[in-house]
Amino acid sequence: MPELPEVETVRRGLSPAMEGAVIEKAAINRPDLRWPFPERMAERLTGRRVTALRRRSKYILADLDSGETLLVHLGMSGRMTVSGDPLGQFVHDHPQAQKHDHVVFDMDNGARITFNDPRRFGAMDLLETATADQHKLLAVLGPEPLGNSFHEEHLIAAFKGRNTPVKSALLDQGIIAGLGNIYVCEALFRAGISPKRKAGQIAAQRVSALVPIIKDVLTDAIKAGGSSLKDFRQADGELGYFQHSFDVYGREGEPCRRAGCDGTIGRITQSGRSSFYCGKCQR
DNA sequence: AAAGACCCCTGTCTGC
DNA sequence: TGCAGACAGGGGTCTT
Repeated sequence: MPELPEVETVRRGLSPAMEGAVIEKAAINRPDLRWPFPERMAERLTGRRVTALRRRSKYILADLDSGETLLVHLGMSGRMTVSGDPLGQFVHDHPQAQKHDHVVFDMDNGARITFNDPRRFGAMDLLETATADQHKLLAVLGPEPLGNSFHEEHLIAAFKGRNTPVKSALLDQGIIAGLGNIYVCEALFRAGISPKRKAGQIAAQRVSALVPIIKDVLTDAIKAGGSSLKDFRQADGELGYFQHSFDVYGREGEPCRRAGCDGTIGRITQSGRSSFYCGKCQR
């Protein structure tokens, strides 16, 4: 589920419950997710105050007052929920433990943070805050798409000479960090570019146009996620899921939404993943 | 070096 | 109702 906008939504939802609070208890209910948990993880977390909650690409980074940073990745099916928050923002009682609740933090403010991940493609690790950027998983990441270092020149240079479909290039986390299958499909639709087109064969002008489109697609999605955060009282405290309508993703066989286009959304498989696009107006 | 196949794991949905 | 198979929003690793 989570791409950059969802992870950012999760971070924003966790922030009031975690930032400045102390982890009183860390329950680690199994030895691993995708990889083994770090050595003595529970002990290294217990009693530590979360000084900041950051995001890099699809990773959530919780800086601790011990000089370590907890890295969290939600994989495909990871979710985090907040319950019992005393600040009045989240009024839920602690729900009954669910299958696949692998990690549970009880904070000193009464909040409980539950990490649930059926498929266990998620990950957690502890790293030194000062050298966090050099962590194996973070060092290979390209620029943040919403940051200043993601700009037209960067994308043009990254695409130059690449013989791979633009769909694959945009999924490459070393080129842009944080895009996933959904928002690549959506961005290519808005740009009118076929996912099959080779990255290196797109005119510089069209590549440039893709940059603000990517930023807009992500910003719009974060905005939608943010508005869902307001509904936590009615919802169940689950972070990262929100109503979102896509132009092409999941719309195989349905009519193209571009004004003046009477095409139909199709689906193809590229590097093992579904690409949704309009073959008529995406060239 | 770049590109593609394969793998990790469970849940859900569809078709028979 | 059961069952098989396809598929799912990620990404590391191995092979060509």
